[in-house]
Amino acid sequence: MITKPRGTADIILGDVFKWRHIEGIFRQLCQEYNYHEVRTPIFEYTELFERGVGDTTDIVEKEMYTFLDRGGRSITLRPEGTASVVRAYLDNKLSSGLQPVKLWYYGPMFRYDRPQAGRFRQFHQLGAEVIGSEDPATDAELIAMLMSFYARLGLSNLRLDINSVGCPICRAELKIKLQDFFRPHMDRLCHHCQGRIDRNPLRILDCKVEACKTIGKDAPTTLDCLCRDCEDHFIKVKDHLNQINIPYNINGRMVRGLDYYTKTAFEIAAPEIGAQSAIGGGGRYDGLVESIGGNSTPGVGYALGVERILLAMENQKIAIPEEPALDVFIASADEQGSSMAFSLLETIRNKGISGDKDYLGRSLKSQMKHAGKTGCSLVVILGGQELSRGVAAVKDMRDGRQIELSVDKISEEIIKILGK
RNA sequence: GUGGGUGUAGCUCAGCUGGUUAGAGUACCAGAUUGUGGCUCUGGGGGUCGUGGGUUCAAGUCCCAUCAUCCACCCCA
Repeated sequence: MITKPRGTADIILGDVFKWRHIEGIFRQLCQEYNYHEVRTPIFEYTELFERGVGDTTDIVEKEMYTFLDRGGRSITLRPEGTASVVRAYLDNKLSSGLQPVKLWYYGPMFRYDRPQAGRFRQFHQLGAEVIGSEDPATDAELIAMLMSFYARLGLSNLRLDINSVGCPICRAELKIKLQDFFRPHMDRLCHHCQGRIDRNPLRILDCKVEACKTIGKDAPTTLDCLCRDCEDHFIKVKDHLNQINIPYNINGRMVRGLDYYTKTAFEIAAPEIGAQSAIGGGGRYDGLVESIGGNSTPGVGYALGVERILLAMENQKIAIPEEPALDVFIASADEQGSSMAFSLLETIRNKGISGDKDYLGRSLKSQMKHAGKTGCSLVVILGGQELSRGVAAVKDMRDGRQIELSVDKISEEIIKILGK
């Protein structure tokens, strides 16, 4: 038996409809907020992610699916969406169109991680980006859009954390302050954080190890070192959120794992789905466009994980609409009836009615049984007795009543009964 | 990459301290006076007990390895 690769999933039958439900609501939302869809390749040159995501991040250091193609080029299956969208923005010269550029995307992402609850090697993200504006209102608009997406899905009890991680200038200052703060406690930090002191002291702030948490309780946070510009931006983001009554939680310790974030960072968690509780997150990335070769251009965006949203919806017992049942099943008792059923199906299907028949030569009884299981509204029975009189029996499976209709007019009559 | 739990029919699981042809429920298929679903009853197909070694007269059951899966660390969606 060949099985699916580790950390991947087949989405089958009824599950597909759940996915489509989520995708559909997101599409509608994007239209209302005036975001336009982009579809970028699933693989890119490795360099894009090294430069975009940051080569000291876990994603680039140990989680990428990277290989050499037959031409010897280093290719990587995308681990996230933003770098690709920004690359497409530059590649297609979208900077010379209407500004700002508001885009959304949907698709599979790949990270070589150990799977666990809510974490997969191939997972799916929906995301939105605004490129070309530094207005704090765009940050707030994206957060508002994200929150209204969850609300439309029926999710509740979510926690929105926001923070400002500053710009390279404030970050340099914070880095020094943190190093000064933690160095005296060096020996009591976990071994991971001991290494972080030099490379990325910000990460110590959200270390989950108790000792590090205790030591870091009074450490300076990103919010203590914001420059005037960043401080001002953060205040305005909060003002905009207040203006439209979006509750948030300020978390100066939230440090996101992608290097490109500047100023605003945010994350939405559904605590009950397990350790991997983030169901959406994002932030501003004013340096990203430049770092992958464009002119200095501000940007902000978010991504959300479809698998985790489904987990949260299951956890909160939110009913997801089911796939519409079949309209009509055509049962028959002999060759002639079966053959008529085949052509009658073509007629009704082309009038917008869904229909099916037996293809296994089953008895009428088992065809009825099968029809019952499809949940169809009507069964048309084409039997020898009826056909010899030019009629067909039509049974309404919802109330069990059965009538006879003339074969010539049957498709029109079915439409009437179904009210379509 | 590290740690722990679990691997028996399509699915959910039994299988006591190792002992004859491995079970149940559910799903699927068929039948219950030869043309009618849902309920009930009867029957049927379907498992090299994850895989490979080992211990033993004998292994689904014990030991080792390996793979997969789940959960957690880490990180993130």
